[in-house]
Amino acid sequence: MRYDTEHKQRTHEKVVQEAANAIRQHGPDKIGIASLMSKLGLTHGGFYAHFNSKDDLVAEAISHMFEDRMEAFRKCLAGAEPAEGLASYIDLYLSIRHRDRRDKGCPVASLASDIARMPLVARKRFEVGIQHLTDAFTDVLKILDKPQPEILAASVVAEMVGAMTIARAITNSDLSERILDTARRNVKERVGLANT
Amino acid sequence: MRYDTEHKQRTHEKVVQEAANAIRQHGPDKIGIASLMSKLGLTHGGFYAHFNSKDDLVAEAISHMFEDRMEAFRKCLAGAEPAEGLASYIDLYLSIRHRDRRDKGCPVASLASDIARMPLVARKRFEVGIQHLTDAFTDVLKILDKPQPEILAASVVAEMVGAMTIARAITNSDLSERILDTARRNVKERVGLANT
DNA sequence: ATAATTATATGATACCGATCATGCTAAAGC
DNA sequence: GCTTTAGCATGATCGGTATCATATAATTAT
Repeated sequence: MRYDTEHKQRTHEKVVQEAANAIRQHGPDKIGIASLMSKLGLTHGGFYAHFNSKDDLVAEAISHMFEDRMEAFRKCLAGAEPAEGLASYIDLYLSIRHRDRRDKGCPVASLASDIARMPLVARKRFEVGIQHLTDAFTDVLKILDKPQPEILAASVVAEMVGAMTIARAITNSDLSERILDTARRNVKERVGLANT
Repeated sequence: MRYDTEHKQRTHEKVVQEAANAIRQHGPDKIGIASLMSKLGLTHGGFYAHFNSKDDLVAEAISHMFEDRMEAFRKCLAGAEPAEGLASYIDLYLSIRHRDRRDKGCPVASLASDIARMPLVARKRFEVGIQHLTDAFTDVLKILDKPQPEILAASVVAEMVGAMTIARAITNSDLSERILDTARRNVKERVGLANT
């Protein structure tokens, strides 16, 4: 039925977006092509007009997730002092909302243990994404004149990812919140930010 | 064929052990009952004489993993000064060997993102296990007279888990090792241990 | 020796997933 | 108005999985 020229491109984008959310929520193995397409009002058959395989889709989706994240990071920094911007990103990352919304959050935390089991195409996208994010973090620490900004960034990013992983594992809500709270204070102190 | 009285118990144990390794290596969804049993020279049918369901097995396997870990922790502390013992556990955790042997390593790092998607029975086992491990960590920090040992323990455990997660995600071996190295130095410094 | 029992094996069922060959439909181009 | 075509739908295949009913063989109890 001859849609306009960009129709297919838009559909493609929507599939990737939906996949990015579903993969973070349920893991790369538990999302079926059929259920994914049906969420967009489409059927499973058309899928292979857009992607060569499911692995292809997963790889694209991963890049999409990291783009989302970089945008969130930039949004925190925009229109604020670097220190304040960094603090707001830390608060955002270690928030209850982020804990409870895996589908929209950091792919490293959402897919931590899946990465190592993924096909190489997907792993490469991950590697690039992680690098970009820690580099961005490092840049801000440089502006703040922290010594050894790369090392501090690596350490702090690790703590943030680990704390979110553990907070999501804990079913006891109070305990889980305490872990996030602790991490928030720790991380901010370690990067030399006042605790709010 | 009427084996001796403990035969079934031993088989049960072996299944759990094998499952604990396979689950850490490949994730809870990618281990089939059939392939698991065949690794022990058995077939898939007998499985349900030992477990009510796969979920049951997974839950048992998780507890088994944490018991393994507690033993590793105790082994590091045994026959050494608390400070030295702690340092050796940190070195062990953030080692290349641990990175490359997910099947025998820390379940939190191996199954990070799987936990949140697991059935409640499994999540409860996880919760208990994490609590025990951080408590054990806290105890050592108390002996070392660290201020706020609980908070420091939570922070340091989070960094260790996060660093291992990221190190495993990175395919570039040099970069991955650098991340582990950085984390080792950071963590030891933060708990007041000399860097070796 | 025979019967009962126990750990495991065999085989079947039912379901779900990725992938692919082919069909349909409506607009584009003539 | 007819043909072509792009985007998607239908329907089938194939492989994998958990689960369960039933069979088998080796012991032990009688």
